[in-house]
Amino acid sequence: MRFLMTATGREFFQAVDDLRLSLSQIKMLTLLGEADEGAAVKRLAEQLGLSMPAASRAVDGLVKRGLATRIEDPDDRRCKQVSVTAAGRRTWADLIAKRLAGIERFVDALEPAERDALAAGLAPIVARDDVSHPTRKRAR
Amino acid sequence: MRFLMTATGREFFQAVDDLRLSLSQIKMLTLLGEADEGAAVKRLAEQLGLSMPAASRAVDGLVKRGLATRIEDPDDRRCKQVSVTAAGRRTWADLIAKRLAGIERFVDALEPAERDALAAGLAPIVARDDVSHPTRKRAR
DNA sequence: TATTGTTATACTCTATAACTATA
DNA sequence: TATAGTTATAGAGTATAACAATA
Repeated sequence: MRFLMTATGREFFQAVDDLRLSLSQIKMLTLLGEADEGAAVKRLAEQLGLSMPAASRAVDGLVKRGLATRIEDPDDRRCKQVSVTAAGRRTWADLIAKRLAGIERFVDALEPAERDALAAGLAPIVARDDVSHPTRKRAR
Repeated sequence: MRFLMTATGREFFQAVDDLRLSLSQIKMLTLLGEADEGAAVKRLAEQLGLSMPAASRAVDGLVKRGLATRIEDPDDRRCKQVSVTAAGRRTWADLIAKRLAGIERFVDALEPAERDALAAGLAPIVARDDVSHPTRKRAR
């Protein structure tokens, strides 16, 4: 775990650095990419654990780089709807690929026997219906 | 992996926040904790990917909190030897425990069968003689 | 002259507080 | 009066550049 965290982190952060985006902006991009609809700045701030000003400025940067759009909500003109653009989705996908690359290299470096054993060990967990929240476990 | 990274990260960062230490200072503490002897500021900066001033200031904070000591190298008085103190080692151990707690909770939430399969899958990898650098693989 | 470390300065990202617009 | 968002200001943490001490 420790090795994977540091190894995959290294090139990931390098990529983030190259993009000239802050970590908050990356997280926001992820959040926007997973959401189907535009999100309010307040909601983004809450989900990212940021202050509203920090979220607002992070959005500024994303909009300026063409990775997101910010439009007024017609139903409540105090709110803005922030959405990811196609370019934003592309950028995010590239970053995820960087993360996975590190893990793939690790798996690739294993002996075939080790790799097979690991796959067998992970299979039941991956097959769970609540993979995204494994600690919400079913009755024992 | 993604779940573990975010789940273990949350309480870890909370603990870091409570300690009033920067992330660089935590990394430095880890580095110092693993080293047997005192390290020069330049070496710390290189290993952490920090500039020398940033490393120097990070050391300042650790010394001020009694987590590290900084003494002049008698052989080359340009260099300082930075070492972790007993209190520093204790602080670092507490943080590691926080990290492991998240993973333990995850493993604990698994079905016994899932847990056993995972253990079996990881065993050969853990048994390697180069666990700390798994990508340096032996001849196939 | 080269190297280690520190100080000076500027930039980024953050939060709190003050402000604007809408409800 | 309350809420969403932005702008103003201040505080970390970082890097580059300038400097001091030692080799």
